[in-house]
Amino acid sequence: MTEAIDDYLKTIYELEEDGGRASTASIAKHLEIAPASVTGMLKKLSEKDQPWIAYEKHQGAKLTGRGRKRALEIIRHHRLLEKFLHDSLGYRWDEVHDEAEKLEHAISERFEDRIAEQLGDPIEDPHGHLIPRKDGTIPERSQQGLLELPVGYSALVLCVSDRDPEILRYLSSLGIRPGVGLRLVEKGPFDGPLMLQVGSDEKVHALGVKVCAEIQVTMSTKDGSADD
Amino acid sequence: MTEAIDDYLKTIYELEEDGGRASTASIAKHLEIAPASVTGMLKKLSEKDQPWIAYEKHQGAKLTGRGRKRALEIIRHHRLLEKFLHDSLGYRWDEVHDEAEKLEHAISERFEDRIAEQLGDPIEDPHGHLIPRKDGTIPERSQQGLLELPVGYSALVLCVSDRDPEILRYLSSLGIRPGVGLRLVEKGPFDGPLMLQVGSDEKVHALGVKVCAEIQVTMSTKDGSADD
DNA sequence: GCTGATAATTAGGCATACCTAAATTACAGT
DNA sequence: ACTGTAATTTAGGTATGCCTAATTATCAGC
Ligand SMILES: [Mn+2]
Ligand SMILES: [Mn+2]
Ligand SMILES: [Mn+2]
Ligand SMILES: [Mn+2]
Repeated sequence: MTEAIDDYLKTIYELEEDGGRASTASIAKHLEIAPASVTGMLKKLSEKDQPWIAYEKHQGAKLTGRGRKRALEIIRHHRLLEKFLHDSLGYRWDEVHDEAEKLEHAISERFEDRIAEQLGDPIEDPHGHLIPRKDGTIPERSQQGLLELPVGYSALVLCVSDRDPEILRYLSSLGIRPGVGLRLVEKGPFDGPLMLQVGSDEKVHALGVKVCAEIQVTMSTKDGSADD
Repeated sequence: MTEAIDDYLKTIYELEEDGGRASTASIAKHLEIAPASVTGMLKKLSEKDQPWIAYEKHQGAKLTGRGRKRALEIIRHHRLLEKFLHDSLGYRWDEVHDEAEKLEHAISERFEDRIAEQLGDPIEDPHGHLIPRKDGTIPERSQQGLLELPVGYSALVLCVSDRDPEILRYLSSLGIRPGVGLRLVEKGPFDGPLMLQVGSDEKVHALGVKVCAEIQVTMSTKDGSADD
């Protein structure tokens, strides 16, 4: 169990979430590693006695049950740590990801258990991501990208991507965070910006497509109650 | 800056504390690594543009100013983490060392600063070890091994070695911890056991030499007040 | 000053996890 | 079926940091 292996499993898990198999190229891009290096690692992860992934040449990778469980364990570490850094140590939500990325490999089961207990077994991290359970399962939730929301509809923010601190600071400044309601007033043509109302504020903000792609929502009715 | 380098610097610092130079063999023993491997690393640490250590063949290693500062930074991480795990997360004092040993390499300066602040800039860790300051200095304190205490004298426990959890649990069961007073009633011949009174208890305990070697004290007068 | 034990170093390897450059495979369009 | 491009794999190599076995240096005792 090395850090590198854990990072691969976590990446493959995340790539599987959208689109069944994780390709060599997508893993390489996500980890910022050369594709050739990924091929080598995929082989190793699929050899072994009890493989972490299923892998056939040119077919991409897919986690085995064992691999998925390990991935979820690391993701649990990551998200619990983000919650802990935010709630207990006073980090801002744009600061937690990088620190958690390192610590997730270093903490013991005892550390995991203690902070989970201290935080009251939280369901979500500071960005609204669901925290996998100790038993290796993760709650399901129907969500959609903000970009798929039809014009005129309202939605609740469920979670936002945490990989770019700058985007997080920008969203903060707009008041966009998990639990906040949005209304899509208008959409510019040719992948143009989205005109959005945030919360109960009348003001309409124009958000670029790149930023909106990082926001996951659940549709709600006109009066703002959740629809799921 | 790799974990391995930090571990070498920390080890050399600790070995320098007693006896000016750290020998290849002592480093190897401390890190549980083959002596040949140590030689290789000592070369690397002393080459470089700005070396971490001074090293001449067959002469052992000695930290440079830079190396000492780095060692103290890692030791600060370690001891702050031990204090944090103990005070904030409810670890027992025999559980903190191994966890801190991993985490000391993973936390950022921000993490260090936050827990230091939350703990109120502590002076000592749970075993009584002094915590280096942020500026790379460490307080001095005159202390001696319990084994050097003359029969009939009293002393205050300053700190105990944290590397063996079993010894820590044993000391706990006897009520021996930093700040507690001891009186050396008698000493068996030929490196025999030490007969000790602990705190204000009349009862006399017999402690083996190996355990006593892990305890550092400062002499006090008969009535128990510190003498330093 | 020689000798033998001990400590330390050198020599040669191994595993992990990356890299670049070259070769191959897959597959979409004709 | 053919062909070109893009994705992927193979081949060969590097840096860390460890290992064992063989060699050499140091130093204490005679
Ligand atoms: Mn994250
Ligand atoms: Mn997150
Ligand atoms: Mn310790
Ligand atoms: Mn300690």
